Amino acid sequence: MSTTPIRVLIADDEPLVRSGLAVILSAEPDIEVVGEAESGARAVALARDLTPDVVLTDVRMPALDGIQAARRILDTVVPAPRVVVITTFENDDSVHDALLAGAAGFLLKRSRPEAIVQAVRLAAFGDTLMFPDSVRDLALRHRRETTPFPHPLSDREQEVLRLMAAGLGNAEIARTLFLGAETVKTHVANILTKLAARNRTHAVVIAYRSGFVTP
Amino acid sequence: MSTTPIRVLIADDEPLVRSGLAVILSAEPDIEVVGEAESGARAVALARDLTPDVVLTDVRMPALDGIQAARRILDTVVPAPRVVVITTFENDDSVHDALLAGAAGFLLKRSRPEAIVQAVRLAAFGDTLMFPDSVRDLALRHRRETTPFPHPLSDREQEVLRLMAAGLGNAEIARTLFLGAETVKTHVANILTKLAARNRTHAVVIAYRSGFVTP
DNA sequence: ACAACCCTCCCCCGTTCGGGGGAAGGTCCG
DNA sequence: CGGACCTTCCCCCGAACGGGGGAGGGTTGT
Repeated sequence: MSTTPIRVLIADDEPLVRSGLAVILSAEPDIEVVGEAESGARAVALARDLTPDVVLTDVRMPALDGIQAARRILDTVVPAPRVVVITTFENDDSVHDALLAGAAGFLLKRSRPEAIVQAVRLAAFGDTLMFPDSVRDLALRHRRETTPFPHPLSDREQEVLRLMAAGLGNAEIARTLFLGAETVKTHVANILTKLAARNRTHAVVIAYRSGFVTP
Repeated sequence: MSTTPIRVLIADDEPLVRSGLAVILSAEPDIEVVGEAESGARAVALARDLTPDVVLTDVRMPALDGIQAARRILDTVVPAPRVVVITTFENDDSVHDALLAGAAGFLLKRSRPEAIVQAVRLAAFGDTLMFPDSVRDLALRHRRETTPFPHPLSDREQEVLRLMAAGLGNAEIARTLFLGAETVKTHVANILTKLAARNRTHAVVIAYRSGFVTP
């Protein structure tokens, strides 16, 4: 199996991480780093040109995040490479999405270098999933309270929710958006229904927890 | 100036980042990486043993975060090394704390490798601060809404606020804490006054923003 | 053209908030 | 002991909230 090394494309917006990954992987005789991308869009383009065996991509990247990039790569590149998604965050919600997108593996950056190397090899040889324990739990625990927004909010409703999350009352929201107080009430009522919130405070909590608004 | 290289200690909980930093820094002829620590506690211990010129430490680490580690290193290690703090997050609140702790610099991980090298050199030669622009703004914008709690809340009030932040109404809070509804009203009123909040939702927002409750 | 939304505003009405008092018991500290 | 503070509970009352309902005009897509 030493005839053809595993050709790997690295995608991460942090030069530091790209360097780190490149060094670790290049040190292996059976692995060859054929390219580095600093954005999702670039990863897709490079994947088309280089047709690597494995794409190792970060979740968070500018111009197409890792998940979207993975999806597009798997849809458009032939022969399709194996995509391994890597992330910094233990509590990253994207584990599930990554797998749905067809990723072959999911890694934490805190993984030991050997684990990363091993994940690339496993992915290249068609083995299915490489889960650091902490992440595997997440895949299950996920979907639980996560469901960011069961029913999607309309534009106007999102505006209203944002103001609610700033602590404004209905009258203040009405003045801010140049609306009638009645209209705001309607929006708030719809928001509460869509989010299955008990009251406006609970709705705001959901907005925070889902990342819709940031502390 | 080629007589004595700059001796650097790297502290980061991610092996990947440590490798990346080590590679980048070791490539410079005037810089020598003398050690790596994977936790704050270890960084302190190694700093004492190795007396490096510069300690490059991540903010988030197990067993003593980067800030606390920096403080302890600067307090106990002689001769005191220059501490450069590095972080992943643009919106990290710890910039200010890091500088108060006596850090010589603050970097983002997304910085270009040359910037990191340069920061280490600047720190080693006693120059003061190295700020990526995005972080400098933070240092100023900081302190603004940060003030966690103007008046400290009593234990009971904190309990009530926590339940408020879960979206519970006064009656529900009363049942949960085995209190009269009137009592809860009193606590809520006091909380609103102490936090200078306009209403309960605003109080919850303040609780989130201050980190009193986490999304 | 029609359904399916979204946005806007209106009514009623019961519940909850929120601000203003007061008062009792407790601890803790000077 | 006498404040200062926390905790518990009580009153009143106006304002805000939240759940129903309906209605008209807009866009989008089938």
